[in-house]
Amino acid sequence: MTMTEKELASLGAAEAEILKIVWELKEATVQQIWERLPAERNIAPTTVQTVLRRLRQKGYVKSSAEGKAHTFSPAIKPERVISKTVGDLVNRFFGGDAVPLLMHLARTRKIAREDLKRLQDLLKRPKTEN
Amino acid sequence: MTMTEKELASLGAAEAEILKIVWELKEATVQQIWERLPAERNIAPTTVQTVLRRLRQKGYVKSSAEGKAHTFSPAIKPERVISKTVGDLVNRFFGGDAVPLLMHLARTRKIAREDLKRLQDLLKRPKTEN
DNA sequence: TTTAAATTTTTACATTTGTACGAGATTGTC
DNA sequence: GACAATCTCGTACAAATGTAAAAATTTAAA
Repeated sequence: MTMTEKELASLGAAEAEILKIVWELKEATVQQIWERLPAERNIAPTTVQTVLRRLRQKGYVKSSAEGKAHTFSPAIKPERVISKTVGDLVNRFFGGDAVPLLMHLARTRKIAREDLKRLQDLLKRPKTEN
Repeated sequence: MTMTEKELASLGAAEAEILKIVWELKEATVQQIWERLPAERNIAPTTVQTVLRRLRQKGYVKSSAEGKAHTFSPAIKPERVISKTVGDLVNRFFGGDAVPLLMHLARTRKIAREDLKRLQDLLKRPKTEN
């Protein structure tokens, strides 16, 4: 097996939450990331630090020590992480076929008719590097 | 909040794997479920039993003791579980909007043009109870 | 009905994940 | 250069999950 995907350690809820913020900020310190968390999310900054450390160990983010505080930034393209995550989901519940997921989204009205136009355009266009 | 969804305990990978088999078999004993696992999946029957017990505690399956071996069957409509799971995913990575997920599926060619026809039909049809 | 086989329950233990304190390192400041 | 503020790291610990052996129970058979 060529293992194109895979070998990505799985992410817990908190890890995903913080990783997403890193993606949004492109580059940020623990503090900055911590500040982006919703107010209800009562969590200590050190916790964010710990999670970031684990994300680094797992290879999802990298950090550079320039100023006093390290800066964290994505080490993997979100696309790849999402592919893996969605893939896992599809395997877990839909036997590897994404279509039922699609049908589910349609049936539960998570997507609307208008969205299909853009979707069709995408499918019409030649495959881009991804 | 009316909490239509939620309050579903989250599922681990193994739990989801086994729950899916229960869905497929509609009703089955530990043995039968165990046999359905892929050969590579080297796992003890007692492990399946344990996972099933947890799924029962979490309310995902129910069991009835008729013959010697209990039979397990779904206690929640798959639709609901999937909604929650997909919802979680969409929240985690796509900020609650399902469309980007859709775009992702399209871009990575997880879904094809043909699938859109059925999709459009679905969206055209009035909402069914779900 | 005594036993052996099959099943469920109980109990256990390793790993992963969420959360955070305390210790040590770094840095800006007097 | 000493001090206080700020950070990172190592360490901890609880809860959840994956995995399974040991114990108790039920059932089928002898």
